Amino acid sequence: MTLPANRYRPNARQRGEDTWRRILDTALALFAAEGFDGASTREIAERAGVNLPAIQYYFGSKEGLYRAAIAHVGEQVVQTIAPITARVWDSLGSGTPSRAQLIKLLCELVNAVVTMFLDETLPDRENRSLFVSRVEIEHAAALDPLNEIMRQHLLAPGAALVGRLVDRPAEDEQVVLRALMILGQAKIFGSCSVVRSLGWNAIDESRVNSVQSIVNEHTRAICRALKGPA
Amino acid sequence: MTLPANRYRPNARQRGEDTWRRILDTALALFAAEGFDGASTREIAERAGVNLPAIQYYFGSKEGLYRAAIAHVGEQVVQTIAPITARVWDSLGSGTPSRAQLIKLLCELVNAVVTMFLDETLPDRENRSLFVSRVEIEHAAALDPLNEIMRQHLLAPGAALVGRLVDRPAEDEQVVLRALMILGQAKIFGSCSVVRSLGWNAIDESRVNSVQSIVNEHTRAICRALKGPA
DNA sequence: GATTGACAGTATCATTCGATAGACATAACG
DNA sequence: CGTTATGTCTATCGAATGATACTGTCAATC
Repeated sequence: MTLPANRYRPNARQRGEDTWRRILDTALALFAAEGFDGASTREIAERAGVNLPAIQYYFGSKEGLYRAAIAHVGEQVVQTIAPITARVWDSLGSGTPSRAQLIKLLCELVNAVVTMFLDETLPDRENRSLFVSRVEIEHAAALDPLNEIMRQHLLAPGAALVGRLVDRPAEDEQVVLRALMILGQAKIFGSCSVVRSLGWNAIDESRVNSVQSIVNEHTRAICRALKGPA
Repeated sequence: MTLPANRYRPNARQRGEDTWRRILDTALALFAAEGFDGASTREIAERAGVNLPAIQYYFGSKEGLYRAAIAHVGEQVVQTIAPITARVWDSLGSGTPSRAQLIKLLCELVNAVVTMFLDETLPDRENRSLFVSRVEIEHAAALDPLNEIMRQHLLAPGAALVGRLVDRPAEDEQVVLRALMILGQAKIFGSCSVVRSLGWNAIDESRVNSVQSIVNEHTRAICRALKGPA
């Protein structure tokens, strides 16, 4: 086949890195806006200012490009949430954290979700929300990693915290359901239609803070009502 | 053009009603599973056991069929929620309901969302969840009615109830945000990936009741913490 | 300075899609 | 019976799409 050995980005430091990056950025926006089927390679190439076969050259196929875009979003999500997740596991692993600490960590977890969906100082905010929403309805295998990230970095630590609060295992169904609902309060802001219906064209810091303080209030209220095993 | 006057279902009692219905049912399932672009008219026709032009004959176009499917889902959603919504407006319009009544109505509203997404005794449960999820990411105009239904029958009465509880107008941003978050707890169960990750292949009545009792507990806890204007 | 490999560009292929043309069948109705 | 409206079928069109074959360009390397 005589394909160059470094196709599909094995070593990035080459002449074409600009092109590679431009394609990825454009694809990210277009896939987010139009979905996998909706975004045509021709439009991606045109907006990125490259020719059509460049996509196959750099990413192997349209699906390869999609995977790369998803991976990029996944990294951003991990960067936003991983620090809090790590602190949760630390607290739960070492010693016996107080109820106040558990609740505080849960609030931070919820805040991270809000930040991920609403904070426009982070890059690609809208694309991130859209991809995370797509996880739920597009069966595309390329979206699985993102789904797994959300499960491991949000639901799992959330359930672990709630489990401690009600003195039950984190795998207990009631515990998982409670964690899902608490996180659901924040996840609703991943919906573009919700953000749009709020009339929020720009999302400044005060709005993010406002959402976080309210969702923290709710989370604390829920946790306060959580006594030992029912 | 000599088109028959009763095209596109003006009067339904004709010979072709079976065909019409079979196309709509098949399309409902396929559009839900694959999206508008993903579901081809050829596959719809094949699975419905009709020929390809039958879709244009009965629904004018693929988009017409999509609209019909959305409208059908919309009616189901309205049927599930409208009774509770009506009771909310009744209570708020006549007299001054007690806090306990307001909270009870809010719980019923939230329960309706859970029912809508999880109750498998209602027809087309999964299709309904998928369409509602698609509302958030597909800009298709055909989905707007569904979006509007959710806003008028869930968010608006929810915000009205919360507004009374905190003694603020229903349009107040903080009030709307609180209502969104409370409903978000239930809305998370519209996510197929969530239901799947719970390992719930079948959703029996006990599971629905379990979810509802927990979400009611949370909602009451949140409302208890809601005192007059901050 | 010739060669080689990384990249860019043009032209084109094969497939799939929604839609339509137009023939055919059948039931309703005078 | 004959006409007309209603519904079904086969065949096909035109457009859009992902992918590829092939050529051209240019910098690095020996």
